[in-house]
Amino acid sequence: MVEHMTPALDVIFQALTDGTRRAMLRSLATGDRNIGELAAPFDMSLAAASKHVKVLERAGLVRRMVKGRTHVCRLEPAPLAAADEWLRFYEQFWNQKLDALDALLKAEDQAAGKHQPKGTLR
Amino acid sequence: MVEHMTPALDVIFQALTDGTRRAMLRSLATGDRNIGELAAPFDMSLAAASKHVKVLERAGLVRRMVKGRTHVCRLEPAPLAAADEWLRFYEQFWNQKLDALDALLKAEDQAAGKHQPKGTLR
DNA sequence: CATATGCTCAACCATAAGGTTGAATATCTA
DNA sequence: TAGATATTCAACCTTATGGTTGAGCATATG
Repeated sequence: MVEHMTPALDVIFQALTDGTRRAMLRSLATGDRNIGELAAPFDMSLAAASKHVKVLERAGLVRRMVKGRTHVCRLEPAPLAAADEWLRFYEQFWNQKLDALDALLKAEDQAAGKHQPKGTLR
Repeated sequence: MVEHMTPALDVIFQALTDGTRRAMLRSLATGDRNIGELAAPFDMSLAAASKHVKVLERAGLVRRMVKGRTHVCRLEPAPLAAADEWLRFYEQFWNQKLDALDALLKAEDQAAGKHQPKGTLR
């Protein structure tokens, strides 16, 4: 149901690997931006920024509207939900870890350094 | 607080771009696996699988324990929490979108297919 | 109209990614 | 000890990524 025309997880995660692109998404979170505005904070050519935007588009994370000579970009957050959904599966594991750590710290408090607990890893 | 873990996020997301590696993580979610076991489901050399595991290790997602001649791999979920935290920021946006969609569908129900709504983007 | 502006495109370059193969290493087992 | 097993390493190949530059194309603006 979620995986209709949602771009593959591959391209979504791939789009997120680059700090420049993540920063662009942050910028878009506060409003629409054209290519020049997205490129401005970075020391790179407009062509390079244009490529980054194209990667974001391929992942479905950005929609472009050509308006005269400027290309207005808008954040399209839906694919991020797909990535989040994938991650959500592992939530149990890191929660478990944190719970274990929590228990560990409590036990340490009580034992006052007497026994050293075994931990989760053999 | 926002992007202070940037170098880490790069390698974490990068590790997740590959479907093979995501499948390996799934496998590890059900228990420890050695390299051969991780490689088994895939039509690729052991050397290739070994490289994938190394990528997962670099991202901190897997810990390796050499046990005799086998290398036992264990899921290390903590870095996924960092990725999740990054994504969480955008949760508001896709929730917002879903709310809009919800409202749209309700309106459609009432209008009984009279107008076809154009969506939120002009 | 002339020219500045916003952006893409194409060509190119260096490096990274993902795969292969063959050889090397270390460890179990008969 | 000999051989099978588990895995890495090194070299190599192909394609992808991220960047550059220079040219080209619409579209605003004086």
